[in-house]
Amino acid sequence: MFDKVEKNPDFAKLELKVLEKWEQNDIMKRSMEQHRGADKFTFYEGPPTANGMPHPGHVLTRVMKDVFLRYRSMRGFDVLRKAGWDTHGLPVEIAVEKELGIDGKADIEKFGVAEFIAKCRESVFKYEKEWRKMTERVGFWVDLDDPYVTCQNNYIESVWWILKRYWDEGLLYKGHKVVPQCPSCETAQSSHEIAQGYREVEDPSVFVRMRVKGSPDTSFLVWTTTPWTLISNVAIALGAGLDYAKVKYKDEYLILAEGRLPAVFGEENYEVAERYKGADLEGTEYEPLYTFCAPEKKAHYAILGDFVTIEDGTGIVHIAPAFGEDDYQVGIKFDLPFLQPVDTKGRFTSEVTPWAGLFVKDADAGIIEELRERGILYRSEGYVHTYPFCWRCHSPIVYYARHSWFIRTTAYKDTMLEVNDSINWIPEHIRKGRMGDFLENNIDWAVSRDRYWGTPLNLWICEADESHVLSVDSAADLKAHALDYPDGELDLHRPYVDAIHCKCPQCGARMSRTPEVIDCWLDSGAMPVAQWHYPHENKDVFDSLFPADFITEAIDQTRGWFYSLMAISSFLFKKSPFKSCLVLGHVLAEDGSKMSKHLGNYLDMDVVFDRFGADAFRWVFYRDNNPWLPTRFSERALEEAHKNFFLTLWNIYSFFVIYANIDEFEPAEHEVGADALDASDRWALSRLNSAVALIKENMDAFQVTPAARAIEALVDDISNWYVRRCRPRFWKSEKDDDKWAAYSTLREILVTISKLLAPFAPFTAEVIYSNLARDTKRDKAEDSVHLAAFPEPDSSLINAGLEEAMEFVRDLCNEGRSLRNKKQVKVRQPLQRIFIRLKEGKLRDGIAPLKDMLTDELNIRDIAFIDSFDDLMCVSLKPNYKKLGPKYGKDLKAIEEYFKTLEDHAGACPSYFNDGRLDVEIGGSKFEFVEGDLEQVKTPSPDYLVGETVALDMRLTPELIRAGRARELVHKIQNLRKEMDLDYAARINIAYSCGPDLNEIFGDPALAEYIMKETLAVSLDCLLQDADADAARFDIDGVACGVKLSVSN
RNA sequence: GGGUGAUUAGCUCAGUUGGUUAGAGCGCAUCCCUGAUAAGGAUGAGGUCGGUGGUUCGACUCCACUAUCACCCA
Repeated sequence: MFDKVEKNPDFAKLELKVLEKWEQNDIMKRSMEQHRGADKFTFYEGPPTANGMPHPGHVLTRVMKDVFLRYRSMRGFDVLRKAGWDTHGLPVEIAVEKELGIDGKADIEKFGVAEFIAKCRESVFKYEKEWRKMTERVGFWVDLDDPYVTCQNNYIESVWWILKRYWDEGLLYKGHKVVPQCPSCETAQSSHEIAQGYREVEDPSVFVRMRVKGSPDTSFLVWTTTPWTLISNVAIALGAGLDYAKVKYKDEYLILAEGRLPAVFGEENYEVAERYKGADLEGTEYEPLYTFCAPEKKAHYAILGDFVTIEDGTGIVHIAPAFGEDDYQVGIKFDLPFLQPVDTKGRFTSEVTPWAGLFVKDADAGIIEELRERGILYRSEGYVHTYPFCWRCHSPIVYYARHSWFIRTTAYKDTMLEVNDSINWIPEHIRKGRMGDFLENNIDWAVSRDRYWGTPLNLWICEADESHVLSVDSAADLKAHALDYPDGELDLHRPYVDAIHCKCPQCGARMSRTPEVIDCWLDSGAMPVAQWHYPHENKDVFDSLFPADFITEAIDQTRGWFYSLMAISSFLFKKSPFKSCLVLGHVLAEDGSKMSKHLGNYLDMDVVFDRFGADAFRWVFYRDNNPWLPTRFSERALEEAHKNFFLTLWNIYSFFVIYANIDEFEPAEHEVGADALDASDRWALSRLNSAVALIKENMDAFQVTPAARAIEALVDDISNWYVRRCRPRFWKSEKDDDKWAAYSTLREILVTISKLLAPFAPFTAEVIYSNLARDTKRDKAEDSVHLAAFPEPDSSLINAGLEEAMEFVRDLCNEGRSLRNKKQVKVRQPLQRIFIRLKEGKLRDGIAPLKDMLTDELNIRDIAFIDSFDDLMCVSLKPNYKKLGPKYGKDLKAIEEYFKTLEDHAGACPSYFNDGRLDVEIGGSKFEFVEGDLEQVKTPSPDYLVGETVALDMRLTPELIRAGRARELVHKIQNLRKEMDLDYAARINIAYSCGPDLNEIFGDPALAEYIMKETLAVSLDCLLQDADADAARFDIDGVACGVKLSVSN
């Protein structure tokens, strides 16, 4: 016996029970341990941060990880599911600042760094409980009890080891990074801070002359909106392919982009003297504007840059590497000097004598005036643009180069490109697109942060000579060099690590740590090694689990985690840290907008879990849309998944259990041989195994959506064809091999579907499997579907010809139904014959074993195969207007009418068909028609309904009519049973009364037996009194009829 | 401003290397079936495949431009 199945289950409740079962039986651990030592399928968890609430987007990544891990696990791979948490970084600090009601680095120092760090550590796991709850509820199996955590000492030591490797290779260096800086708060701002402070303002814009060296009457005309940066000018940039002109203007020559001439000169007179491409001018030197700072390298010449446009200005861009990101990169590329006569408060330093101590933007007016006096200024005007301001104090932001530590990723860019080529990106366009493009334009990785809560940079600088630098790779290494290492274990965070001083290995002087912490992306990118405390421990573990076979995260990680993983592993191991990467699109709100806490435009996850369950939640992500596309997430999608897929599957399951229990079907006891299977069983098993092959193939290629859709299509076919067609086999009274074949087949299908479904909808699959799985010759029942093996396609059961024939039969049924539908002939009315026109003969043999399905489905007695439907058509005649018009003129109307009303053209006008001549009398006049006067038109005979491939014989014999009425009666009586809420198996007595035409039905022994059998009646008698008020009265083809049912004891 | 992706029925999506009449599901309308029954099935309506231009005997498909949306980066 199988457990009774609820008709309309609460999936959420079932899932909670499944969770309990997993917990009690330790299923997750057992599934992980089951294949220990087998081939590994290695997965790396991209660490989420647990200092924010999870939302549906996080569910997507978690279930996408889960489906492949479960799949590989069932395929027999050894799958390790180590969780991880990303814990460091600015967002954590900001959240703590907010919580403490403090703001900025000064406040943090005042509050106390040690106390602040403690708060950060605490806050990191603020939402760990919610994350754990979501993770467990959604069925993501990951080992949350043994995660890697980026802020633990062991982890930091591994990161230090990586940094030391970079240092030893000479790839870690100190440089400058241009950052937006608030001159008043004296801190750099992050991009999201900048984004909220843009305002439209008017700034001065100036056109200045840069005089070409050696030709005092010729100048480059340069435009800028930040006159104060001209003091630090070291070069000018031109577009290589842009057109430039030297124009004569008054008594001098000016060089600028030809396309800007009208905009710059307007109505004024000028003459083009010479034309160049930007490339022709490369290297041209010019006189420096200022000499406050002496450049230590070659400067003041024209270079080429692809960022130069002719949209505004003069097509010549002034370059000051200290004050712009583009400028800085150009400076690196051309090895230009770096002039920064500005302090961190945005004031000119003492060497800029006229404006020393003045805030740079306040110096603009004076600078312009001075340039005018020297005749350098060509023009100055106001320029309206958006400019960032500090969101705290509203001071104008200044772009400013700060000291920063860099990893020279550009040194091994080619390795990264090779690594990128070796990765199986899904979708593929990431390789050449987003990631490839990013790598091609790779710049050195700025890894240091002037903050507190992060992995401290492991560099100690000699106080006697700052070129003496010590890099350590572990606490022990540090201790070995330290002068003041404390007893016991040291927390490797600031401020504790700042307090350690070392002895310089080169000169013996004291060394102090450089104060920076590092970018938390370096933490997460280090996880392949750091999660194992490699190389300090677990070398063999690491070796066996590198690289990962598979990772998946959302697309924003392209430049985040995917990059940091690749950058680090390309350096350390010269190979990719992962083989396949599924890049997920974002989850959007129902209207296609971004989900945001602020707008509250997404469904509460607990509500989703309670109303639809985790499986529906998961299914929507797998089935609706390929995972790399943005997915709109809506209640409607969940409802559709629930109704369309889960309820359909549940109906099959419930149907099976109801009847299997009635018949006391026992899988092991009632196993049947292959010869007991009928055509529909063989079809269903073939269909099943074809689906298994397809699903496996897709899952192996990380194509989750085609796989999910294949399951859905399979379930639909089983429900709406196999079960639908086989119902009578289940409810017939004989317990013969045919019945057991049907039960065995359907159970086998359901158990296999539960295994196929297990990676996708682990809860529903578990419920079905737990109830239906039994030890049989073919299969063994496990404690959980997740301990079972993923189905293998059995090619001996796949019969492509049968599947094709069945497909054809289903098409024929549809066409037959369509024909009946058009003529409003109910299926209840049996018809004598169906004609099937076969274009090719091969299907005839294929459908032979399936023909009962066709006749039964369409309620038709016989099948006839014919080559052509011509015999089912009548040929009628129609006037050829073109010929008859001139011949008969206005009589044509009468002729037209005559042929229209003529019923049997062939019978009435044989001579025309035989030799093309016809004489008729119409309305008293005689007409003569010769060949071509009449057109032959084929129309279906009224006796047939003719379609493309199918035709139906519509002629009804009295016998067919009686049969139709009998079936109509059965239908009515079944409805009465339903209305009376009778048990499926209840036997009834039928009392009827009826008019004469119906008497012959009740009186016909065969029909009466048919009615009794179908309605489970034990008696059928003409006992009903006309006056009986309890009887049901209806009308069969216009004849009154009364019926009364009573339950038989 | 640059890059990437998307745009096909009212909604959510398919559409293989270019090839007859562009397909599903939901919703809608009509009908059917009814011992899976608060289910199920069929039929139908609904499309200038975002727009413009090009290549081709032929374009949803290839190319160019363009519009809108999203993401990433400046």
